Amino acid sequence: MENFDEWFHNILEQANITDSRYPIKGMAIWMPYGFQIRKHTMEIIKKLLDKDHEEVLFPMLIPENELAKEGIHVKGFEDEVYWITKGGQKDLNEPLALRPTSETAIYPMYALWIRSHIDLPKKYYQIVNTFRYETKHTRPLIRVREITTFKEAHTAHATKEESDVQINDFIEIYKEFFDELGIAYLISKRPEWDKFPGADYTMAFDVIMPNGKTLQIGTIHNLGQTFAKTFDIKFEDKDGQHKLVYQTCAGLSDRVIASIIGIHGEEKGLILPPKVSPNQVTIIPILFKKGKEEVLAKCGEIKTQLENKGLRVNIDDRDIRPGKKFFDWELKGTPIKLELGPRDLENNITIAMRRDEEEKIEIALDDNLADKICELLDKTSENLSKSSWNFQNEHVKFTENIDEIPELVESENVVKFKWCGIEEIGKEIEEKTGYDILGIQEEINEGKCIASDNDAKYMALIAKTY
RNA sequence: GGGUCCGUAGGGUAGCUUGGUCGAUCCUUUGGGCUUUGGGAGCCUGAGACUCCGGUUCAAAUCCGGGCGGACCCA
Repeated sequence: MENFDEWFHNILEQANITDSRYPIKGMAIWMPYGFQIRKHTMEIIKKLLDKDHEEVLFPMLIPENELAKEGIHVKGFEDEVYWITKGGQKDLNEPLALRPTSETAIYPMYALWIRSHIDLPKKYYQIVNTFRYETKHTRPLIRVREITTFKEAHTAHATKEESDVQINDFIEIYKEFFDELGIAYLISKRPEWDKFPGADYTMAFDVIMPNGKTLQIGTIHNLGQTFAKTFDIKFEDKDGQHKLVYQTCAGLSDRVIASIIGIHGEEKGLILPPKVSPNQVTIIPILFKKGKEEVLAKCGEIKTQLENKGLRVNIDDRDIRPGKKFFDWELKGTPIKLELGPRDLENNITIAMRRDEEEKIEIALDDNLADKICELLDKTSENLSKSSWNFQNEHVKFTENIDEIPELVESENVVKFKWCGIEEIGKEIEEKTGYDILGIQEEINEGKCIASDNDAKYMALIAKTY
C-alpha cells in the first residue's frame, strides 16, 4: 500500500468506523458501522473467556492512595494519568484518577474477597474504557487518550505453577481469538526494560501492519506476588498457613480493530472477516422501472432465507445507480455481494461476488443458496487468514549482521536475530539500529550474539513499532 | 523530552511570499428538479469555509503573539 497511515486515517471516516473530529485530542466517536465491527469482535473474545472467566464491572475512578501504593507500577503510569480534583466548585479531599488500567482498582477488592484457598483461582475480566494522557501524537484506534475498549482479565492463584498455567491459557485464548479474525501474530517475551510496570514478565502479541511497523495487540503479564504484597492479598491454605497469591493479568484493546482494518484492507477499502462484518451478505438489486417490485420482492425472500441460516444480511435499495453501490460496499468490506436484476430473476439465479476475490459466481436461487453462501464465507475467512500469515512470513527476515538491520527494517520487515539476552547489549542494539526490540521468541543454544562475543541464548525480534 | 512544519465549506484543495481585485477557486459532499439505472451517470438550480483570542493597519484568509488542534523528525 502506497501510504498506509493516510489510507488508514481516511478509511476510518469513509467507512463510518470512527469520527476523530471530537474536540478532545485522542478521543473519537465509534460510528454505527464501526460500532458493529467492535461489537462482533468483542463477542468473540467474550465467548472464549466466558468458558473459564467471569465478567465484572469496576468503577472508573481510583483513589490516589490506592493508585500510589504500588511504587513501580505507578511510576510506569504517573505521567499519563488524568486526575479528577474537583466536585463542583469544591476541591476533593483526595484526587481521583481515571483508571489508566485497573490493577489498583481491582486488587484492593481481591484482598477482601479472597480469604481461603477455596476462593481460588479467581478469574475476573472486564471490558471498559481507560484513560491515558498520551504525550506522543495520537492516532485513532492505535494511540488514543481514551481506550474505549479495554479488555482486561485479572487472575489470582494459590501457586506459582497455577499462575504459569494461566499464562499459557491466555496465550491459547489469544491465539484462538486472532485465528478467528484471520490475523497473523508474533508472540514474544518483552525485554526487561519494556515489560508491564510491576510485572515479573510480559508476553506480547504483535502484528505487522502493511507498512512494516508492528502493532502490539495483546499482552499477558505474570505479576508474581508483587501486587499481592502491596495490596496484601492473602489466603488461608489447606495447611492453615496464610500465603500471598500469585497473579496474572492480560489485556486487549481497540488496537484489535485497527489490526482487522489494517491487515485485511486494500486500496479499494476494507475487507472484513465474515465473523465480524456487520453485514455478511449485501444484496444489491438492479432496478428498472419495469419489474422493480418483483426484483425487490425476491431480494426480500433471499434475505429471509439467509437470515434463517443465521447470517447477517442487508439489502441496498437506495435510489442510486448500482455501480455506486458496488463501490460503497467494497469500501465497507462486506464479504459477499449478491447482485439480482430482472435478467437474473428470469434465469432464477443471483450473482455472488466475494470481496476478497474479483470473480463473479452465478448461484441458482434454490434451497441450497444459503449453504452455498456459507461455503463462500468460509472460503473468505480461510483466504484472509492465509494471506495474513503469508504476509507475515514474507516480512520476518533473519540476519546475523547487525549492519543489515536498518536496511531490512526500512524495507518493511521485522528482523530476527540471535541475542545473548544481556540488557546492556540489548539496549546497545536498539541504540545502534534505532529500532525497538520486541522481545524474545525462543531459547536457542547455538551461535553467537549479533552484537557481542557472547553465546547466543535467544532468538529475538526487532522492528519499527507503533 | 527537544525540534520543524501546518490549520480556508462535511472531506480534499487554490489564494498567503508582495495586506486592498476575495462578494474566496476547483473537486467531492449536500437540498430540490428533470433524466437515467447490469460497475462511481448527465443536465438545471440551491446550500456550505478563512481554527480561536488578542495585536499591527485606513484595510487582515494574508503580517505578529498566544491558546487549541494536526503532521513529521530527533531522543
